[in-house]
Amino acid sequence: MKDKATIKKAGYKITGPRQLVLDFLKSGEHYTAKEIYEGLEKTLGLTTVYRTLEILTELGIVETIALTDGSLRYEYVLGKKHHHHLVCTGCGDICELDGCAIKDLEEKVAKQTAYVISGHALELYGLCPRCQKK
Amino acid sequence: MKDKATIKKAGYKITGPRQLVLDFLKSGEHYTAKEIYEGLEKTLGLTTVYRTLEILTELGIVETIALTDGSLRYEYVLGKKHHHHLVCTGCGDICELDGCAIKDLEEKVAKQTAYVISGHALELYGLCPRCQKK
DNA sequence: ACTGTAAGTGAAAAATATTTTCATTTAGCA
DNA sequence: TGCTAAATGAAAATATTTTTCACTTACAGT
Repeated sequence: MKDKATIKKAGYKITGPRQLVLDFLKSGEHYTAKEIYEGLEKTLGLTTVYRTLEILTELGIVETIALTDGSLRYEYVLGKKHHHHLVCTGCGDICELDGCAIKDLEEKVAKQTAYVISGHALELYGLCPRCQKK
Repeated sequence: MKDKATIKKAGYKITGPRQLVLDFLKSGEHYTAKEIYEGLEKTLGLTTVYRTLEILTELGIVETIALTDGSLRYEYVLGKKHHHHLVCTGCGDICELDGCAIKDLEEKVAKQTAYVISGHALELYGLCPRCQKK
């Protein structure tokens, strides 16, 4: 329930559509905006899906996964440990990889470049066992 | 010149538009399809830019960088060492980071998941020194 | 509980991005 | 030099995301 408290604290209202999107993302995996819209059977507008995802991302409740095919997917991350993704280039399946090997790198890069690092995205691409057979 | 040999060997023709796109990418950094189209002052069709990028990516001459704002950028990589990117969330500036800390991770994940890993994408996000002041 | 109001919503339109279609042009081999 | 399959570009189609605006709703203050 920490998600709703976060939304309120930021001055946003808890509305029906927002709860729908939250619940949908919470129960699932890594969805595109359209998948969320269709998964909810158009009980809300696609516009609202986009707007809600924008807010949830801004608040850190949801994270964006940008794939090299140009698609964007959204994942509910509250209560999850930071992790990375393994994407099958055959079927599109996405696995979560526990742990993160990048923290040290972030610090090193921060020192070298004088950037203030706010985060990172790491995706591995490959073929899942099933797609290897095809 | 290895790029043209690669294109030929794959059965594609060396055309004017393809050379324009290659030269544009080779002399520069990380461009979107539209930036390439406009950088070349519309001496070729945008359609052709997309088609050319698709081929160049397929042949490994160019790589795609997917950013979390949903944009795709293309980078000429022949002769470059594999590297990662540091993206300023303020001004969009992209630095290249030498070296790669992910090779070990790839092997570990391959063993754990039975995927055949084909590659990965790692982008760090942060604020560049100039944007920190704003 | 009731009400006022700023925030949120959805439909439609607009803007943006990418792909497909198809008639014409061209690279490069015979 | 001519032939032909591949490539091109303009336009249309499709897909994705954002903006606009009139209507609705959450919720703070009574």
